[in-house]
Amino acid sequence: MENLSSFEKPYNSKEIESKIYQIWEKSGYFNPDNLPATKNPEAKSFCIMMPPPNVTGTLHMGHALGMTLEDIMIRYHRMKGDKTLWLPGTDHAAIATQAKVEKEIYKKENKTRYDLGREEFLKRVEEFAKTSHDAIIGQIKAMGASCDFSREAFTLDEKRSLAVRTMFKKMHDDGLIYRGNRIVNWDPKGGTTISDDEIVYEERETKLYTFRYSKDFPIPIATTRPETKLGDTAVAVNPKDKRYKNYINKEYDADFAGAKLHIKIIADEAIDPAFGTGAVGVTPAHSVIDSEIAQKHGLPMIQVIDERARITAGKFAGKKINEARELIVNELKENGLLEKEEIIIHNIATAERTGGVIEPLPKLQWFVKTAPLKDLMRKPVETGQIKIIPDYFTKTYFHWVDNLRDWCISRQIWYGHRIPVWYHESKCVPIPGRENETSQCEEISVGEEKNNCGHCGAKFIQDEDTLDTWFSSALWTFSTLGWPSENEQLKIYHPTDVLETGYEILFFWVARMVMMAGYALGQIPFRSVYLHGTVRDSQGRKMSKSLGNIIDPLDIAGKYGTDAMRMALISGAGPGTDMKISEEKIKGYKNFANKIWNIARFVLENSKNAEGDVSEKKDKELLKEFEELKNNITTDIEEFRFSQAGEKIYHYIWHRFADIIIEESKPVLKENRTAKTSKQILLQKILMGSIKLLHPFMPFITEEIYQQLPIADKKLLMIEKW
RNA sequence: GGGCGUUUAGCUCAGUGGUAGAGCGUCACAUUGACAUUGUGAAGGCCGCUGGUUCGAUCCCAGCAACGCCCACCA
Repeated sequence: MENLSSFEKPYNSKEIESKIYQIWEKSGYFNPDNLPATKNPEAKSFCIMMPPPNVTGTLHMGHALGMTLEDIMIRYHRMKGDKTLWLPGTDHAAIATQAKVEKEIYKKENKTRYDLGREEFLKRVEEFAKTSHDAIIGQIKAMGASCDFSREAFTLDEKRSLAVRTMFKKMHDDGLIYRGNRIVNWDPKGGTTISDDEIVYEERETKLYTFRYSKDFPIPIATTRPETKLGDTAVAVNPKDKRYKNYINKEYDADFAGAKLHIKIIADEAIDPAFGTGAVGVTPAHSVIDSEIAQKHGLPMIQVIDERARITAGKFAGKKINEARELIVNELKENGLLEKEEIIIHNIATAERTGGVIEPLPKLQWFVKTAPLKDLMRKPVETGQIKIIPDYFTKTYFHWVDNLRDWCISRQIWYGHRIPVWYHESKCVPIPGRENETSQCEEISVGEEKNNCGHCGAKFIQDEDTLDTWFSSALWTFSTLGWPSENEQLKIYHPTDVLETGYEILFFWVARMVMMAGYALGQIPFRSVYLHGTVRDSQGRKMSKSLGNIIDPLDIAGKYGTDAMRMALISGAGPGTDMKISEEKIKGYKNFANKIWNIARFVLENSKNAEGDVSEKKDKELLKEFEELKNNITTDIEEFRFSQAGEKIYHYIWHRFADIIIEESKPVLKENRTAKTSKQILLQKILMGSIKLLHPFMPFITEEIYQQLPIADKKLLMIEKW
């Protein structure tokens, strides 16, 4: 009460927010070990692992939305008296971070990573990652996130590296990780392989050429990529196709653009007789499907394109593929071999991070064998052990699991977890890039650093490649809790309770966490998956640099207050649904913050010294009504209806409490009877109750009001009983 | 090509088998107030279209359309 003077008007979010956050941090209550409620051995645990933001820059509105939703759940459970842990962290995001730094260095110094060398380049990336990390942590705090920084993790720190190495070895020992020479997605721009999920398809107009390899070749074929035809070893037709029946199993030699081709005509059910000429030139080295056909029919594989996307065979060897394509087409025209040229709309595969056009190439890489792990991913979702919200995403999830191929996990980039495998330096077993050199001893060391081969004594060197960043992210729910050490933390908090993330990484991340936790711990990683949508601008467009419509969460929070931003983000959008955000909307919630502020001032001023209980019947009814609201909101939060919960408390405070209850109390407060006291107590109670209900949504202003109230035995609103 | 989602007031979105809801915006009036950011009230809807189930459908079912998203190796 004596603090009344500091109840300034209007509400000043900026000053109060940084002050309040410091108080919270100092209290130590972000750490569940310090929570008074959790001293109770009966206390339940509640745990969320923060999806680690990439250290590629700063946080955007999507992060702000996620943080807000997570903080709502965390604050609610903390107030409820659960042993509540929200563990924060960041992701090294291997390829994304490396690509970003490479780009910057090239722009500033006109140098590539190869110019700098591995060591120096990594130093630069780490510097960048550190700066980025620090900025991100600052942002997380500014958003009011009540996470436990004493447990902060990084996907590339020492503990997580141990988890990665351990998992790699375990899976290798179980035959779930293998090295194989297979067609992989090669990104010539990034100079690395990528997984199927990192491919983005782009619709483009492409020319479809119909031609013959040579004059005396009996069957014309169609292709969009004549330059790959230098590596053809067969032509496949449908066995039922009458046109080609007589040719099946015959073999032909052809001179095609300076390459001597030996083509076998084969029959395969997969060929669609209606497309093109109904005959497909099979290029085993440069197409996944062709390599499968080749395997089935025992055809040889001839690589004709290298890692720099240059042709390596025929008379155009050394030319870039686009150039070679033109030259080959010209030659076909000159020789009268080109029968048709038409424009079709075609999906071309590009790399998500670099935009490079994917070149399928045969390469020796590390893979996770997914077939034996599919059940681990499918079952818990099928049985409802893991609940995906909204539930229609389960269908998408199953579809992905069912169609999953082996996961290529090795990358030819430098930033990331180095593959924990050591080979003989003296070329005993195939070494990447030196596949042709072998010797007697085939010892390798997996998961364990060794200087020398225990078998033949030869010197060992480590694999040059690094792991797909999603391999380390997949361990996140338990690597953060100290796995592989079997400790108390892991027992208390795993499985975690909720995974809150954007729907766009359902496959990249969510499914793989289910796989890894199931495999390593025999547990589900989380009980519920809450998927939020994309935050778009007021016109519904995605926010992007090129459109210039990016709203920076820090700017907004500074301008309107973090509380207002949080409310605006979670209102009006359910799970899985994209939402539009505009400054207008945020401004509306800033007004709301001011409204509450003034409600608190009014109540404080008008209920000084009032003690006792509500005595009037009408007031008791109003309290009962409030109880009902509280129950409704509690259910909404428990059932992940955050938007509705937020709107209910908003509506109650403004249009019920302020507009009606307070307005109607004004004449009563002028009287001097028990009715007045009853009303005063009522106002106090509803105010206190309201700021509690609102706290998870708007933590700063509610905490500040709480601190201003004359309460006996005052602590922090953050840990007040829900 | 396969799958998923959305369609309700000018805008953003809730919602229920029984005559349609909120916020913002608009309009009118009031207001120096706990409130620079206030209040009261009003206008505004074939609840995408066509059928079916039902006493009754915005809701359930079928089909269609538009928009959006995801997946896929048609060469």
